[in-house]
Amino acid sequence: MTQTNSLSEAWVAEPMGRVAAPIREQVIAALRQAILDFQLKPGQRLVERELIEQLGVSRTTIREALRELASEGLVTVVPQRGAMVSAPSLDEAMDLYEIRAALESLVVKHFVERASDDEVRALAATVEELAQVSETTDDVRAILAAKDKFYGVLIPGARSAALQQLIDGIRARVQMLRATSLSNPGRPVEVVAELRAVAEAIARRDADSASELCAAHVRKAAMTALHALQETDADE
Amino acid sequence: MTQTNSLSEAWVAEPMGRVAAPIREQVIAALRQAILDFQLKPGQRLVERELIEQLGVSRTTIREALRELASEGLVTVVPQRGAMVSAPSLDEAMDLYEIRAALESLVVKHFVERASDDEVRALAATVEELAQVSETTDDVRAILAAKDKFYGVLIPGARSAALQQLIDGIRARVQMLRATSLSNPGRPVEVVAELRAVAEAIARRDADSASELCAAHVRKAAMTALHALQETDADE
DNA sequence: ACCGTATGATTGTCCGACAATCAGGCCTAT
DNA sequence: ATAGGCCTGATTGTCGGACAATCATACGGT
Repeated sequence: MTQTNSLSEAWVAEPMGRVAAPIREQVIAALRQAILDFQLKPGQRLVERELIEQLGVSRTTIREALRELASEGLVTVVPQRGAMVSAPSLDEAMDLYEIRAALESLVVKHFVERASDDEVRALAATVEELAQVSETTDDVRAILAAKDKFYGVLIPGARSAALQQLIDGIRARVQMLRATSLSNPGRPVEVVAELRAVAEAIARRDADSASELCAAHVRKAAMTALHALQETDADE
Repeated sequence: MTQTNSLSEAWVAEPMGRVAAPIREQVIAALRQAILDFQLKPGQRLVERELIEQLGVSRTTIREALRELASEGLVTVVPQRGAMVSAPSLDEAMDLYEIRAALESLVVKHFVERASDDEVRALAATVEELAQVSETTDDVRAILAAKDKFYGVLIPGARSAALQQLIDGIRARVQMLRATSLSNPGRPVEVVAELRAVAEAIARRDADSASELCAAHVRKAAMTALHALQETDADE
């Protein structure tokens, strides 16, 4: 299997073979994953020639991939100096969380208005699945994956491509902070309760309550994450 | 820049004073302008080789520029088929307007919290300037320019780079609809009244009222634009 | 008239080249 | 010794050409 995607393995020294999907997409996916997994650390420079050697693709492809990631906000390019992994400041992180709250409120409102009963049930199911996971493990990664399933039902159910695109971008940019937030003991339990409340409001087709509960959830996650970050900064 | 390319005759004549933005940026700006001015019409295919000839730059540059514009939503690329000028459907346009309402609400809230008194006064001044313009001319282009000045004060005053980036993207994507909306007789007068109300609420530092008024303004603009568009579709 | 194929157009990707720019060390003059 | 300027290496920005893969369409045989 020459073209196993480097997702689960170390991202280094894994030349990618030619599979059906455009190579550029694979490069983008690999770099995105590496950034979100902290294999590429915030602030680290991304030198084109190094990426060429490690990924085994041409400079053209690398450059297009880097620009794509830049438009997603995951990397920052400074003219004449190249790209580096974005390192959002506290202020920027807070901004991102507020934007996320506003957009996810809108998503929830649209979900209430547009989603089928099946989708509503599926959403409730993901919450219960999340509850199961958060009771049986402390693995932040597993909990994050379960939460992503929730959003995997919620966001498409809102039937808005633009909204989906924007939220995906924002969520990627705060991914690191999400992990920090959920590492806080007791936080997963609260998360389950908050999401359950959102799902119930949705089941009642109560758009206003649901979107407000969702916004409150995001804001609370923000507080937790930022608080933890400030302590980290103070320690080091 | 090493060779004689002719993005515009003007800057070729410039001896050497300007350090010059990267050519890619000039290409992006030129294409963006052409799209927003309808020189490139929605749905029109953007063939790389034609752009090369018309702009006098290499394919590398063109491709990077197209991907940038794609990430802004102004062009749509379908794999193996190339890029075309985006042509948002009615549903998509409505989505964009709702997102814009949510984000601009947030901008106004932040403006109230963060902008200086000088900025508040400058904002009010742009509204009065807009009132002047809309009374003395029917030129939609001039009115749009005046409105852009309003946003030119409002958005930076919110002190959020992420928010600014997102709103710029959304606003570009509905630019065509904005023109349609303002062409509606009587609409400019209403716009002035609505923005005046927003500015006054901001002057009172009443964040909740201001953001709600702003959202209402965007929603009303959406109604006007979409209504006009539906008629257009019905006529033709 | 139907269907498969030849053909052309266009994109995706690679390669190599060179100027422009930036960072840092080195050298000189005061 | 220090300030300032120069040289050099590393890296990006842009160019041109090349080729396979893929899509669109016209063509030809049946």
